[in-house]
Parts: sequence; C-alpha cells; structure tokens
Amino acid sequence: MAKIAFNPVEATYKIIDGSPVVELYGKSSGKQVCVQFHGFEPYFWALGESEITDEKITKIEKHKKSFLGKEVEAKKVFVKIPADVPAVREKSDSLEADIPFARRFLIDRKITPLATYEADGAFVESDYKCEVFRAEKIGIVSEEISEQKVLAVDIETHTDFGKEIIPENDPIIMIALHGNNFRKVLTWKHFDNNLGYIEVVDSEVEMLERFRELVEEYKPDILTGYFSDGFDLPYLKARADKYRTNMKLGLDNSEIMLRKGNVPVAEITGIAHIDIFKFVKRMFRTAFTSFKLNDVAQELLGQGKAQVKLEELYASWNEEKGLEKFAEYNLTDAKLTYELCIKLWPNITELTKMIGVPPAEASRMSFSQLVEWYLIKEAHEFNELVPNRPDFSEERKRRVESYTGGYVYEPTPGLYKDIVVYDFRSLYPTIISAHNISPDRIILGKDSEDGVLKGISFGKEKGFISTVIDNVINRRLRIKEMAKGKEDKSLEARQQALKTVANSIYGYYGFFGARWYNLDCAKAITAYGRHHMQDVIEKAKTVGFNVIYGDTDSIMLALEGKHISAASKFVEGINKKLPGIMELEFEGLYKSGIFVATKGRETGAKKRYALMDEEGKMKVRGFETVRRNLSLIAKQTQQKALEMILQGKTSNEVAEFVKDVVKQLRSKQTETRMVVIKTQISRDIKSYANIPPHVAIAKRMQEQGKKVGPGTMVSYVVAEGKGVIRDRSKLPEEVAAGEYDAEYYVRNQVLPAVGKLMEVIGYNPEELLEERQQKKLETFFG
DNA sequence: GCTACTCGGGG
DNA sequence: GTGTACGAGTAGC
Repeated sequence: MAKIAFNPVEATYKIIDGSPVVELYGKSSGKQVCVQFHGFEPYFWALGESEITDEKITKIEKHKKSFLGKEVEAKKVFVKIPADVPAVREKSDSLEADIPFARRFLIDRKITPLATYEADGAFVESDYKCEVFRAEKIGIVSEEISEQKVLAVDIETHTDFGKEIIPENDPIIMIALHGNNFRKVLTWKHFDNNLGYIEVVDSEVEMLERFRELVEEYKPDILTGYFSDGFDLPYLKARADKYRTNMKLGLDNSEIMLRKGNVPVAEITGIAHIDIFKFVKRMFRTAFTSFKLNDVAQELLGQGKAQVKLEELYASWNEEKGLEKFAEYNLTDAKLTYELCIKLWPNITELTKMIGVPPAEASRMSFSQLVEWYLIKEAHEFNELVPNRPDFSEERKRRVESYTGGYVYEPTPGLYKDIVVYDFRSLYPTIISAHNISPDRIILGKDSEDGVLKGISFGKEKGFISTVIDNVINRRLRIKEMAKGKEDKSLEARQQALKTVANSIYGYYGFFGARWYNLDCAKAITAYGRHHMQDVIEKAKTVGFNVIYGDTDSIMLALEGKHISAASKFVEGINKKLPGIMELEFEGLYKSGIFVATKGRETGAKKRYALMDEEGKMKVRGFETVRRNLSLIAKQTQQKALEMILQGKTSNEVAEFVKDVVKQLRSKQTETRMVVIKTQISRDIKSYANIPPHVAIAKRMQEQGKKVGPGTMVSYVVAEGKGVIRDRSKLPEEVAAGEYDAEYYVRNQVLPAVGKLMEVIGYNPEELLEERQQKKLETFFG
C-alpha cells in the first residue's frame, strides 16, 4: 500500500465494469494525479410508508432525519449506478435524487476541493495524461491548499471588423499562452519581429496541434481565459472539428466539453477551466459598469490592453504587414487574463472552500446557487433533508408572486449641503438572525410578540437557516477581528466569501428556483426591515433632524448647521435598542447632494440622486449613465451638469452651459459622432417582426449591397424629416455635418437627460428651448 | 403596462 | 448527466 497527499481541484466519475468510480483530479507532490475511489454507492431519500420495489434497488436503510422542521423516518434507497436514480425516484416521494454523484461524494465524505487529503492505495496502469492512484481510503490532512499552476489562453481570429465572428469561416491566426515564467504566441505566418515568444508553424491546423501539445507540457491545474466559455474554448474546438483533429485537453483524454444552454460553459476533465470574466462579472456586478477586459484590467491591475487598431488586423494578416504589434496585443491579453486570475484566485479559493464545490463551478455560480450549495452541504451536517427543486408549474407560479420590498423614504426634490449617511450593517442577514427567520420555524396564525408581523411568527428555537446564517455572520466577525491591522489577502477573501453568502440568503428565499424558497420568510424579512427603518426615521425627526432620504437600509440626514457628533450620539442611542446583532453604522459625509422630481410630478424620485464628497468625487445613482444607445451628447451633458450643480455653480451658469449645448445642436455645429446612436443586429434581418430604427438602417445597408447579419454593429443618426424615428434614421456617413434632427436630440436626448436637474435649481426646462421660439418668430416676420 | 428585442464578453 | 440556468434596459404598440 502506498500513501499520497493531494489537493483535489476537480471531481467527476466514470462507470468501470458496471460500477461507478469517483475520480478526484488534483495535485500531489507538484504533479497532476487522478485519485480513483471505488465503492461509493449512489442513493436518494424516500419519504412515506409505502413499499418501493424495483430491480435496480440494491438496498434500503431507514434513518431518522429532519425535514423542514419535522422529524421524519426516511428510507435511504441505494442503486447500482447514478443513472439508475432517475429511473427509480419516480416511484416514491423522493428527495435529494438530483444531486450529481461526484458532488454527493464530496458532501458525504466531507471533501473540500483544494484542501489537503491523504489517500491510501496504489498507483494503477492507465492511458491518462497523469498518474492514476486507486484509493482505498481518503482522509483530511489539513485545510492547507497547494500552489496552483495557472495558464491563460487568448486567441485572435481572422474576422473582418464589425462583422459577426463565425468559427466555421474565420480561422484562428494567433494563440497566446501565458503562465508562470511562460509566454508564447503561436501563429502560422512569418513576419519580422524582435519578440522572443513567437513560434511560427505552417498552418492553422498545426497551430492547433501545437497548442494542445503546449498545454500538455505545461500541465496547468487551472486554465483561464476571458469569456473563454463563450469564445476561446468553443472556437478552438470548432476549428479543431473543422480539420478533423482533436482538442482532447482532458487528463483522461476527453475533448473540451461544451454545455449548451443559455449561458455557455466549457469544461476540461481534470483541469479547472476558469472563465475569469464570469467571476469578475459576478463579484463586481455593482461596482463596475463595463466588463471589457481593458476596463476590468485597468480597474483591478492598473493597466490596460496593448493599444492597437483591431479593425486593421484583418487587412494586416492578408497583407502580412504590421503583425508584430498584434502578436504583442495577443500576448498582453493573455497576460492580463493570467494576472486577473492570480489576483482573484484567493477569492475563488475561499468561495470553493466555503461552498465545497470545485473551483471551476464555484467561480461560475450565481448568488442563489452559491447559497443553495452551501445549504445543501450544511444540511448534511445538520441531518436535514434537502427540499426538491420546484417543477415547471410551481416555478411559473412563483415567478409571478410579488411582495413589498424595502422602505423608501420619498425625498423632497432639491439641492442639499452637508449630508450624513448611515447604513444598517448587513440589514437582512442580521434580521434573519435576530428574528429567527427560518422556514422550519414558521408558526402560522399567530402574530409576532413585537407586533410587527401579523398572522405569522417564528418559534424561539433556532431554525436551520437562521443557525447557518448566524454561524456565517459570527465566523465573518471573527475573521474581520483576526484581519485587523494585517494585510492578509486570504483572510480578506474569506470574509468576502462569507459576506457574499450571508447577503444572498434573503434573495434566495424569494428566488423562484430555490429549494428552500419561502415567500413568508422573504416577506417577514422586508417587513422587519421597513419597521426598523421607519422607526429610525421617526426618531430622527423627533429629535429634530431633517431626514432627506432613506432607502431600504440607509438613511440620509442634512446636518443644517448641527455638528456631526449630534448625529453620532443619536445613532448610538438607536443601536442600544436594536435586537440581536442589528446595528446602524456611519457610511459617509457628503458636502452636497441633489434629489430630483419624478416624471411629470412634484414628488421626489426614489433611487435617483447624486452626492459629492469632500474630494469632489461623485456618487451617482439612477441617472442615465453609460448606455451606448444613448448619444454621447446626452450622456456628457448630464454628467457635466450634475458636476456643476454639486460643485455649487449657480443655476445661471448651469443653464448657460446647457443652453450652449442646445444652441450648438441647433446651429448644427455638434459633431456627428456626438449624435450617433449604436445598436447591434442580433439575428437575421428577415426574422424581425417589429422594425426598430437600427433594423431599418440594417435593411438599407443590405439594399446598398453591404453584408449585414447577426453581430453587425449599426450606427445611426436621426435626421430631419417626417414620420417615426425609424423612417428618419440614417447611416452616419449618409448624413452631412449638421444634417441631424436637432429637435430630436434636444427634446428626446439632451432635455430628458438634464430636465429634472434643471428643475431642481429653479429652471423650467422649457426655458432652455425658448431661443428657438424667438428664432421662429424672427423668421416668420423676417 | 405588455411584448419583443437587445446586450454583455470575445475578433 | 442523480443538474441547469440570466438580467437589465429599451422601443413599439
């Protein structure tokens, strides 16, 4: 018998001689290994008294379990192979009959990917690309994780810029690889260069084969790319298919696997494929507005992509000229991707360890999935049975159910000075904990003791989910305590992971696809949230504060000459009376803020405001920010006007600025690029039932003999004329300078963008147009 | 207000 | 594969 220590990074299973064998791929003494485990039996749970018989059932055990607050006797029904489960589960009220086999193994054996385990057994013969170890026993050694070898991949294709990228037609012309002390750009045309990392082969197919070889030699544990689920890996596979060669990157010699669905996923057996774009997009969902590699890298790494004109690549390749800079560009993309993956790896690691699923999966999971898989893992620890997923009709029913959300205090439109903002720290998680909001503790028909909930209350004994969230919150507080004064990336990442899950549980209760879906819980949480908010607002007013705004968990007070310490003292008093771990905390102090009116009314718009801090940094919420189908002139005017107002410029100054923009538009001096609206064509032109402006443009482009299809970016300008917008839309090159419809841009773009701002500073937006009326009169009489 | 549609990331 | 999928914003009616 041999003993090895290893860190699993991937889990799957195979049927060998009619029995399932779990395979854990990972690292052992710096080398890739596949640890096989025989003898883990597939099973599911069945409720109810009735007898279940099926020839596929190998044995049935009886166990005492809890299920949604009830003690039940459940039958553990075993079958020979995982695929037997779907065939047998229909015969009873089954539970946990859809937990994938490899994941079931991880949960039951308490194996957390990336941690260190020891296996007893022996190496066996195989044709795999790594050694295969047959384990008799697997046990945890430590939670320590080993260093992972990361390889980033990026491809360039031969695509006419602006056209749809078609894998069947457009060859791959360069492939960049970037690892630790490893960089390479493969290509199949010779060109002069001083770059040491270029390797030239004779054809695309040779390049694909060389790529496969390089991956095999480098032996990465992690393969990463930017949007590689939807682009690089499927593309590599498609090109390999075309040449009837293979893209068998899997350690078990399997192909790249593409999961079809709404969201594409590419998988490689034994190597964790991380599409770092997906992870970034979830992690920074609210923090970033753009998720292009250049912007994300700029934000997280402080450096952007290599500056090239990508639209020149196509011709450059044809003419075999100027290719060096594109090779550099290609490598830079791979390098940035590599560095993003390295930088975010601690976060992926901590999420993996917390949720207990392999990194390739944890990195792609939505918030509700993270919560769900965490709860499934915990359920096993708590001897709880996992509820089933909703069926189609149940899901549809849930989709239309709605309920009251957070409390929003309606602001009085205006410009304010010296604003202090307080937040309830983790409002919903702390409510779940403090008020024991758990599906297994619901008591219907009884009001809560504090009088907040009517017709429902929650028992005193801690429930499953409220216990789980309690643990999560407490662990997070301990870690934050430990991390104090230190710069520990993994501690920071761990508290982030805990926060992510804690913050997602409320949304999970109300998510239509959730196993522990519970609208009563979701409603109770928001009811408590509204109660506590209203309570604070009322008390603030009582002691003489001017409450200007409040939304769900935050409240803004105008100091109006009061010292900030008066506000702190007030909040201290509030905190003493809040139940459990609930707490109101200081968020920030702002020197000015603007709140606008709702459309067509006098009342203050909710969720639409801008604040400016001492350093002049703006915090803009709810205004039209960066939407590409809004013209630049509208976006820029709004941004600038907001800035001026918050900096304390007079209403005359701001009005003059906007009037200037209007004047420029009307006097036809605005550059065409400022009035261009861009939209992409997504499908075949003929298949549109309705014709929006950009489709009308696309049709005309077709008539002119231009190739227009899915992927084409259509830019258009609304020109002067009669009828609906689509009849007046023209291609930017068709319009002469100043041919745009000034009135459209003034009234439909600029004015809506700044109108409400102008009202706040005492300007009737109509006044901004008056110049034209005068002009009209002049021309009439002139 | 509802429905149809687009977009994101990638070249 | 013992599974599975988005989510927000806009134009047109």
